[in-house]
Amino acid sequence: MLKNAPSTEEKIKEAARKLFVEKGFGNATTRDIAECAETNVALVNYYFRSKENLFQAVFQESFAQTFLPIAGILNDDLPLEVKIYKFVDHITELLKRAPMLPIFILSEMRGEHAPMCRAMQQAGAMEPAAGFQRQLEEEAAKGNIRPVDARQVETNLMALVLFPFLSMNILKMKHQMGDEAFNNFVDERKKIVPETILAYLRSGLG
Amino acid sequence: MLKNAPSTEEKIKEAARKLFVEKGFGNATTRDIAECAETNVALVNYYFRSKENLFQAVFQESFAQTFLPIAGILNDDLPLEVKIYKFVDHITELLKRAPMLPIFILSEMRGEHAPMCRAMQQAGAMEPAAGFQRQLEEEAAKGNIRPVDARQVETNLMALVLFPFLSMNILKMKHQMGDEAFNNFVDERKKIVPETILAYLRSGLG
DNA sequence: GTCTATAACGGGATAGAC
DNA sequence: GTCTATCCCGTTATAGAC
Repeated sequence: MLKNAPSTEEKIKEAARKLFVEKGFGNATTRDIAECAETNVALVNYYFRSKENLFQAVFQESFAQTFLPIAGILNDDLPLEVKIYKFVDHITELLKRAPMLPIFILSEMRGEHAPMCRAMQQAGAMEPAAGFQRQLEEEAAKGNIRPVDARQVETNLMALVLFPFLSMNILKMKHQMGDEAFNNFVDERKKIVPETILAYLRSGLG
Repeated sequence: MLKNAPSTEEKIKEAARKLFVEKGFGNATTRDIAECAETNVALVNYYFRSKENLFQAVFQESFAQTFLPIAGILNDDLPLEVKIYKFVDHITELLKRAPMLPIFILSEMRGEHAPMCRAMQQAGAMEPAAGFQRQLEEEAAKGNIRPVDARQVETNLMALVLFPFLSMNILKMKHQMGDEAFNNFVDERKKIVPETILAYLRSGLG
């Protein structure tokens, strides 16, 4: 039986994922979630003790799903240029499948939600990318790139890859794009973003 | 009387601005807002007919406050390099004073909220920056920069400037920054971001 | 484990006195 | 314009039968 029918608990979590990510904690109701999972509110509270609890579970998974790959690739043992292309390509593909994850995570982290902080630290994605920083220092020492602040470069990479998804609705309206046009738009960025990052790193080098 | 005491209506709007921006529509209550404005719920509904209505007013102002300057500067009549530096500097300073505006706007635009769309179009900030596009085409024709898609360049500029504010809480945690350190971090970007954009535009030019 | 029914509460909105 | 009191609904959560 490779394709088990999902358990009730899993159906609830699945529905919660969908609705929390789509509408946020405050705008999604347990009734919505129960209905979407084709059960009732009582079962939601049977499996997860409260709405808050269910939300934590969903948020933590979403956070890990998004930020572990980011930290992972940055600390990979790959040549700088290869790594940057791989980063942009992989994260873009990940987000094409789950385009609302970034806005979900960032919007739920407004105001210092203490519970969120715990979720993040345990995910281990909160350390600055030490491997990436070392790599940038070594390349600068070899004269291959200019000396840079790794935090800023990391921020630039994340910004260029995540922002189109964060602002997806505005982008679609502004440029009259549908889903397909939007996907093409971010696919083009698989070339543009690495070129941008690398052009900066290599600029002003004799 | 240069410094009038704010009217009740203005105090309510002010409180709504603070709480909606901080917590979002679904997590802010009319009672919160009334208390924060030092009045009562009845007056909130007296001046604005409903919570939804009050929210629209706040959102529309916030949207204009953020996106009109962006469109404005991009279509300014300035040399390309000067314009880019001005853009980054001005938007950064604007956001240092209201750092949560971007995440507020983008998070409230998840799911195609019809009312939001109207708010945006009337703000006139939804046209692609035609002046900027023409300028990039002219510069490319002159051989000063490579030929580019203006939408992509505009996206890159916005991404690099807005993203640090969108991810402010994560950045602060990840790099142990307080308010002052964060401000220094974004100030450094006033140099880094234009250099990044310009390095890309000028790369691969014989 | 699953359901129906209901308790307990909070939120948006209004009536009506001042 | 401002306030108190209240209505009414939606929401979370639980009790209890099956």
